[in-house]
Amino acid sequence: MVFSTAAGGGYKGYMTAATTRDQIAEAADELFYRQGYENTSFADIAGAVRISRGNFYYHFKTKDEILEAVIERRMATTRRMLAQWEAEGTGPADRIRCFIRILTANRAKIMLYGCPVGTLSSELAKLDHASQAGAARIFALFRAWLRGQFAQAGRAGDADALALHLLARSQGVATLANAFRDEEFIRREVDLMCAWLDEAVAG
Amino acid sequence: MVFSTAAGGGYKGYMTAATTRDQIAEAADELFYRQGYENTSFADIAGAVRISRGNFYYHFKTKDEILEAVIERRMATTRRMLAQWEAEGTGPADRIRCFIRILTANRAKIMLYGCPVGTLSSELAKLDHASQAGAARIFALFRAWLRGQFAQAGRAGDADALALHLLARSQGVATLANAFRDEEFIRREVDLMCAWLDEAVAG
DNA sequence: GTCTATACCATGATAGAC
DNA sequence: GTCTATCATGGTATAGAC
Repeated sequence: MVFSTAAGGGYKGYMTAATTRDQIAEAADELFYRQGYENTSFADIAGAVRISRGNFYYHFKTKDEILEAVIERRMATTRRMLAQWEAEGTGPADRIRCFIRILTANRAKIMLYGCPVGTLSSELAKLDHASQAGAARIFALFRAWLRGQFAQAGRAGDADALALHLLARSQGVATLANAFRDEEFIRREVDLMCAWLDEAVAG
Repeated sequence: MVFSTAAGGGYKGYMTAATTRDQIAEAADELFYRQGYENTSFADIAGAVRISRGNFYYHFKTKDEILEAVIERRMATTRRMLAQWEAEGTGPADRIRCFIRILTANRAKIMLYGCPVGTLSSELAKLDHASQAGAARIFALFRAWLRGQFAQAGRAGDADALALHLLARSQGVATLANAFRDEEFIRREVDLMCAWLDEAVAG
């Protein structure tokens, strides 16, 4: 299973998803982001991976299973991203700026679909879905990482509050940028957040 | 039509919704908030109003029509609320504080379902729904009102930017409070926003 | 204005052939 | 591992009786 590949050929070094299961999770990840969980059907995902709906059930028995796989996938992606920031930045403030700049880097998609973490969490909360806690765990990854950075920057006492504050700021920007499709607004708020950060970890 | 009432009796002074159509819009408003638009079925709404699904179609031909009615309803509710703040507050800063305090006043529902305006806007954006612009119009009501208050408070030059900033802050708080079910976090951020406001309109 | 009856179609999900 | 049926459910929509 691990070494098989739907595309065949054995040479899969350049592929982003080797197994069919991974391809499904990858397609579902993108579709859940663009269309929402409820609004994405098995047929949509199967169509994206170019397999039949029937075959689909060989890999995932229920829609909930796909959601769990997508959340796991997003957690893994997030961990990789945080690790990269950890390596890149020259200090905690510099690393936190990496977080703030996702808004700029992803502005096009954010204006179209909002923040992937925030919108999934909100949707699952309304569905009263068991996996809402899972979505919150992605937020928790960012929270814990930011907390660590603020602590390193000399704000150990209120590091968690600062982390939550910054998370909330970026969430709000994503929601409003999405509602008004306003790119200039994103730039302005990113600058404000960077200024706030300089104040917060001054010295 | 205007003077008729589904409940009959003529004495309807205390009723929140006189006509069946209004009752449907009211029930749909609440259900869309708690469950989301897509996840709310005709049967759900019909059940809440205690009419049959068939009868339902006499009042609204499509789900989109209900959505439009709900958005109109929310715009009207918002206008009333803004007018009340306008009358209550002793000055612009005081009136803006009324806005900030919705987070405190509605904290229980926010932790369960998020912000009604933000979550609807996000959902419609994902559905690529024509009414997404309608949802943004509710945001625009708050934006214009806040802009007016900041202008009165001597910040005419950047009143709109301040209005958007405050809207984004409150949206972010709603999203995170919903994800983590954290009431203390709401209180902390409300205090921060009030402090920020004092800075912004100082003097 | 309100109801019942009914039809349609997309969906999540299953069984079994290849 | 992949496919083609196939099923049951439920959301959507219409017609027509009262």
